[in-house]
Amino acid sequence: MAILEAGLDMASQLGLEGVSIGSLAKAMNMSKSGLFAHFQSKENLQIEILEYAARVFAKSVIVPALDTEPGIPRIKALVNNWIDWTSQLTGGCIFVSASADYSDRPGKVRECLLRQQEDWIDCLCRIAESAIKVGDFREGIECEQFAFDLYSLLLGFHLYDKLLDDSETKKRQEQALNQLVANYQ
Amino acid sequence: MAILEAGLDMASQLGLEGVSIGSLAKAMNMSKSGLFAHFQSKENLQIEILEYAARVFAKSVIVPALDTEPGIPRIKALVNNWIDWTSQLTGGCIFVSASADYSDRPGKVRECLLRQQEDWIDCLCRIAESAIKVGDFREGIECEQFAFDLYSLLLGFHLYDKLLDDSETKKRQEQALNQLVANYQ
DNA sequence: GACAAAAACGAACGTTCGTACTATATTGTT
DNA sequence: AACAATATAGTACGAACGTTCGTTTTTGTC
Repeated sequence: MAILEAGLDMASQLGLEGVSIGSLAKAMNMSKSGLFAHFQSKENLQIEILEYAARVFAKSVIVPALDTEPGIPRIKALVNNWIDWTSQLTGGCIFVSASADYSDRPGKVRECLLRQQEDWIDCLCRIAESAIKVGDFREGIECEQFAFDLYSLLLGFHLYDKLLDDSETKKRQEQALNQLVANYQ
Repeated sequence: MAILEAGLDMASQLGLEGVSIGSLAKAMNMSKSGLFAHFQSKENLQIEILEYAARVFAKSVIVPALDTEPGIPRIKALVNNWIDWTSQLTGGCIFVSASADYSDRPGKVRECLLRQQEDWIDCLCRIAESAIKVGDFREGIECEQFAFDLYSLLLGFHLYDKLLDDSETKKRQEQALNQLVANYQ
């Protein structure tokens, strides 16, 4: 849906809470009430934006990574896809900003986000498992730990890339990824 | 100032943008206009909250770490102080959430935050340098890379700790820190 | 072409937002 | 005690907020 696409873009710049029904309606050349009718509350709108974002994320980040041969190539593909994903969004990854915003804001939006992040971490774990299977990672490693390490790396990259104006950020990320992979080989 | 203390607490829960003058005044048992007179705009209020947060951060995270013997003990002290800092704040580290919120929101608030984050990363670099000096880290390492790696770790911990309900988060962080330190020894 | 369903509309609701005034307390200095 | 400086309060403002309502337009089906 076009509304959700615009909503996602707006949310990436201003945060999920910053997407107002009025401003989103104006961006869509619609009336406030006309847009509101699609969702029945702001909370629903936020959740639908999150779920739309998850669909885009799956299609552009996860699926192409799973099409890549398992092991280290798949991991590097996933990281590159993730970085592409964050640079497509004007203001950065919506899941990163929402995770910070909703860390202490109970409600359905937080619950939805929580489920999504658990799925994402699960995905990272399975990618580590497949790397073990093909022999790129040694047996006995903790996949959950790998997921933590890799996600941390991405979060660090995200902050450096979006806030700081550090020309060496890409190099930092690549070096960290190489070291991370080496630690699990 | 008591207003800034309450403002910091509110900002940690709702984000800097979520601190409204009305709600903060109510929390302080003051009139909106009485509180507003202290700052002359919302932007000033946000900046003063950020600067107040930086003072608290320096006093409770950085200074005690610099009082610890340089090298790995200082690094571990810094990490533990940082974690304590994030658990003091109800909703998490204000710098983390603000970094996500203001990644694409130009203005004085962003500039202030940017300066603070550069200072913080500088601080991490100097701690790496002192670790080289005392022989805990080998010569020739890139301190900037260490800063990236360590800050990433903290960001990962923060997301896991605040959003997910993962009982093994502390373990994950410790293991990642040990690996990180080992990589630079 | 008739008619029901769905979508979009404009207007208004009460509330909160940031900000601008003026006026009243409170405080500190002489 | 007088006075200036500061702090707080009160009131009002236009705008935006999420939401509700009744009405109109568009769409699809028979």
